[in-house]
Amino acid sequence: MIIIDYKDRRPIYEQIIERFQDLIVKGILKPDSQLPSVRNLAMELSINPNTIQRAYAELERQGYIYSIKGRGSFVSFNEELLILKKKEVLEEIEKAAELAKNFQITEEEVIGCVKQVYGGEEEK
Amino acid sequence: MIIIDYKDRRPIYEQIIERFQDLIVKGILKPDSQLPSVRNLAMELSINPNTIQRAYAELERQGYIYSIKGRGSFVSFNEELLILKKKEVLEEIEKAAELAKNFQITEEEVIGCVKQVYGGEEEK
Amino acid sequence: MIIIDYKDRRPIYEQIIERFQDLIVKGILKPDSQLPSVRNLAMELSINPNTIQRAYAELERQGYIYSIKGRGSFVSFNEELLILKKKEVLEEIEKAAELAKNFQITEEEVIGCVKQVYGGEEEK
Amino acid sequence: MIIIDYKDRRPIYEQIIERFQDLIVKGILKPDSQLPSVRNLAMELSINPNTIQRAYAELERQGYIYSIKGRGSFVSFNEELLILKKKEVLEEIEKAAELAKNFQITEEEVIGCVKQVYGGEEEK
DNA sequence: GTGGTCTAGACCACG
DNA sequence: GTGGTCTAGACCACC
Repeated sequence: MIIIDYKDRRPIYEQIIERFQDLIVKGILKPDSQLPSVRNLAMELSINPNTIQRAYAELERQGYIYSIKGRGSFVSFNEELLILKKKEVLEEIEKAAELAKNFQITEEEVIGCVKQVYGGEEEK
Repeated sequence: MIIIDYKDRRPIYEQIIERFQDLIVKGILKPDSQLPSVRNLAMELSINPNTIQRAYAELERQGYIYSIKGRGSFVSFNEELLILKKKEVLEEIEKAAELAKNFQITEEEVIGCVKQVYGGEEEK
Repeated sequence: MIIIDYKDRRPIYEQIIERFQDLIVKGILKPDSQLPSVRNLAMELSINPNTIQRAYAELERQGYIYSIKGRGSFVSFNEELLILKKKEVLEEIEKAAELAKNFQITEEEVIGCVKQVYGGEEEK
Repeated sequence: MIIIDYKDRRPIYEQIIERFQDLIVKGILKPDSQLPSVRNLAMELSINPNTIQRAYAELERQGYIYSIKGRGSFVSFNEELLILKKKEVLEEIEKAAELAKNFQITEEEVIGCVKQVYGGEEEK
């Protein structure tokens, strides 16, 4: 379920966070379903439990999951998060578009590029 | 001319690189004009000369400037580089658009976002 | 494994880069195997860690290795890179040959020189 | 007669040395003919006379020219220098060939490359 | 422990 | 004066 790319420059805990955000936002992990325990996931990925702990803590802080002492961690997804996540993604688009504008790339070129992504191929 | 944002989590040398890229791409710094000397700029920004040195070295590697021992550093921007950089930026747009598609953001929303960047406001 | 020649006029970090390139290209350092840590190698060679750091950073930029904070640096060589490097080397040959031609050195002399390198002796 | 390329990374004095070596070895500057004075050449190229002085000193040390106080500098070319220069160039070929060998480029590829340089086009 | 950034200060080659 | 290399030592983020 979780894949770590050791060649990815980003820290491992960040990769884990993003992966869970993805699974939750897309509804693959249903609300109130249980996440793997810190210890189990750490063993499965053969990484340090501290790293998983850190990822879970951050996910809880962001509202994606909630933890109950002695029971485990659970998905706590709601509509608000989806909107938040969407906003984040749109900000990324905005940032890229501003960069393009700086490089004197025309609006048409940028939109053409976007259309190509949407129109072109089916989701892998 | 150069501003360092200490709240920015990115390294200082990266901020300097980006700032100069901007100035050069936009033509504010003309080709073959001289950049401030490593030491001067370091003093002006009250940071270590090594940090400036590093930024200049990277700018040279990327083809934005050329440096000559005992003479100084100079702008070296040409059309070829612009085309190369344009391609890089468009790839970034593509990546962001794919992300948006994954999160079920509609094509219209993305394009709307791009249009807002272009149409909305004058460059700050 | 790494030897520094202080009589060599080239900077230390460049010597280190070249040495590792050699070890990696020849397959003495296998893909995904770990390099000595920045600090260890610095101590072993009794030079400053910054100098090693610089060498590693450049090797990473060139695609020979990849580094991950908190984990270490690892060999990342692939066929694609080999082809790229080959092309670079052949361009160097070409440049040297053109120089020879300018100095009225005959084709035979140049080819003789090449054959001597290949045929003559086993790799030291 | 002498051209300085400010974008060339090599120091100016080195460019001047190489240029004169070329002119002398190829016989464009005849033995015992006079070189431009340090002062004149410096003015012509609008660079520091010290730089010319340094180039001339090095050329004298290498035996390409001789200077007479109060009279000027003169070409002192002889067969030995030609042989020396040739040897230098062949060493460069050798170095490049060894590099190629390291990168597992076959002898045939290298020789093919050399032949292309010789056979291909007329001297520019 | 690991890699990465930064500072302070030195020395070199070049003009 | 200029850029470039190196050392010594510090701090950070990550594991």
